[in-house]
Amino acid sequence: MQINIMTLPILRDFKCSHCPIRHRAVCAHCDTDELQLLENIKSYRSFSAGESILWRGEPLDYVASVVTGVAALSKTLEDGRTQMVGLLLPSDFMGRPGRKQIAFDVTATTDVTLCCFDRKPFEKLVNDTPHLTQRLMELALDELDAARDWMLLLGRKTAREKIATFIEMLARRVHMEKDQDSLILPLSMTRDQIANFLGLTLETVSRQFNALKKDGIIDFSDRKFIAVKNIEALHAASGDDS
Amino acid sequence: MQINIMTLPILRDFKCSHCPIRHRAVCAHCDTDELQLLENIKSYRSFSAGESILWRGEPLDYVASVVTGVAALSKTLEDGRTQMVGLLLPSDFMGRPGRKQIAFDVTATTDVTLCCFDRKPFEKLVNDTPHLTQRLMELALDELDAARDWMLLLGRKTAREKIATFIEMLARRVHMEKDQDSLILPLSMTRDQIANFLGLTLETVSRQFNALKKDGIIDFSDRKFIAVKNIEALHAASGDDS
DNA sequence: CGATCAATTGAAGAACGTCAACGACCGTGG
DNA sequence: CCACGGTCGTTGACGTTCTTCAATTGATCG
Repeated sequence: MQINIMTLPILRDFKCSHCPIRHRAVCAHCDTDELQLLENIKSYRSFSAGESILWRGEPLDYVASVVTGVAALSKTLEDGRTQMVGLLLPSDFMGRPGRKQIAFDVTATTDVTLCCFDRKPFEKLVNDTPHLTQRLMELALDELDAARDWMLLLGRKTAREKIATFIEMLARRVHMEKDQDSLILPLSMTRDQIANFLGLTLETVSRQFNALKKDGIIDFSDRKFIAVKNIEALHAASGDDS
Repeated sequence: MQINIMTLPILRDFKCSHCPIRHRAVCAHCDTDELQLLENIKSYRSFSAGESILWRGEPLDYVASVVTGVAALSKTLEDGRTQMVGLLLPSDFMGRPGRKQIAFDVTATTDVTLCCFDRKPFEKLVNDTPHLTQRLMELALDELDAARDWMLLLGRKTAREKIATFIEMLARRVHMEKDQDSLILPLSMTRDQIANFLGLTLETVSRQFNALKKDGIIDFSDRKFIAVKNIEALHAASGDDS
């Protein structure tokens, strides 16, 4: 039996100053001195796709920034119904100072690398560093905006609109290639994960994907990629204005 | 024609130190000196029930704390479907430093009194006052937690569970009287507002309210109050665990 | 090449929305 | 004081959307 090396804590030897999320993560506003203080207490951790990062209610020993990959936050009802309540992309922050546990599960959707800070020293640092507090607030407010858009989607959009909105969101924030007249998007989630994200069943997700395909708005054959053939029609199908 | 006096800006002459939300609002962590700085730039504004406080995209000249009453945040799709995305109760904060407009409408659900700060001086004060930034962050994170619970409700709960969850939430945080064996809750929202809050139609809200009444879990005759007869059964109907 | 998991497809049903009518309540003005 | 209009709530009949259940196909990986 082979141990998956990705699940083991890994200490990478790269400097904060060369970090890919240096200017967007919690450390964005920090100056060189402040960065050094963070550097002293950071460590890296990796998780492979599908692995659980943290269970609801589990003691939260560290807080972290996502460096690479995608993690999902989800909540579950007692009978097993599950709803994703957030996606953590690179530079997003996990955990909050002053709270010892979180109210949802965190799972690695793709392989994930986290930049971790032990909670206690981090909290102390936050109290002494307005730049950190300020950035944490900005990140929380951005997440709040995203959460509110998602509430509109969950409460009022049709299945077709949900799927169109989802694909449009991918098109906006996932790095994408342009192939002739269509945008190629990597799709790291299964139908089941997408369903949990959109408040649907996996069958409905599959049907709506294929409906958009039949309408010539998107195309796919591979499981890992989808092509957006008509971005205007996609937007029109999302139900959003402008 | 009579001008509604509640719609006019009113300057109340009470000190921050005697404010009913002194220990929960954005100023919670402020010391006496910091409080004085806030006092210098604050002013009160009142809105009567149903009145719009701020439209989406409108320039945001001030930020504010809710002192009394309830305000609702809502988003609307182009064809008119609307979804409430938050409720502002006393001590909740409206607006965010660094952003000149907001992405949703704010409406007074009941008569509302706001403690307003002009945006520019407030932002300056925030930059110089870690206590304020810290509290703003806490408030944002609390709202984020609430938003995530709401996403689970909107995405995965049945109509009956939504109504039960809603009533249970009222029971927890609205000041309530105990009348014999039942809790009396003031109900300030119409069926339509509740529907927009829960992602339902007003007819479904009405039907589920009456279903819970027929089951002996709640009771009502007056439009303004409901009585919870069986709090355990109500909780069981909410779908939440524990 | 089987074994497994993801995705698709169909058929049937449940839950909720839509449309419409009606009734209760409330403030207003005659 | 009563008549009136408007808003809000209730109720019924019906339709649509999405879920549920089940079977099948397709893809991937030892």
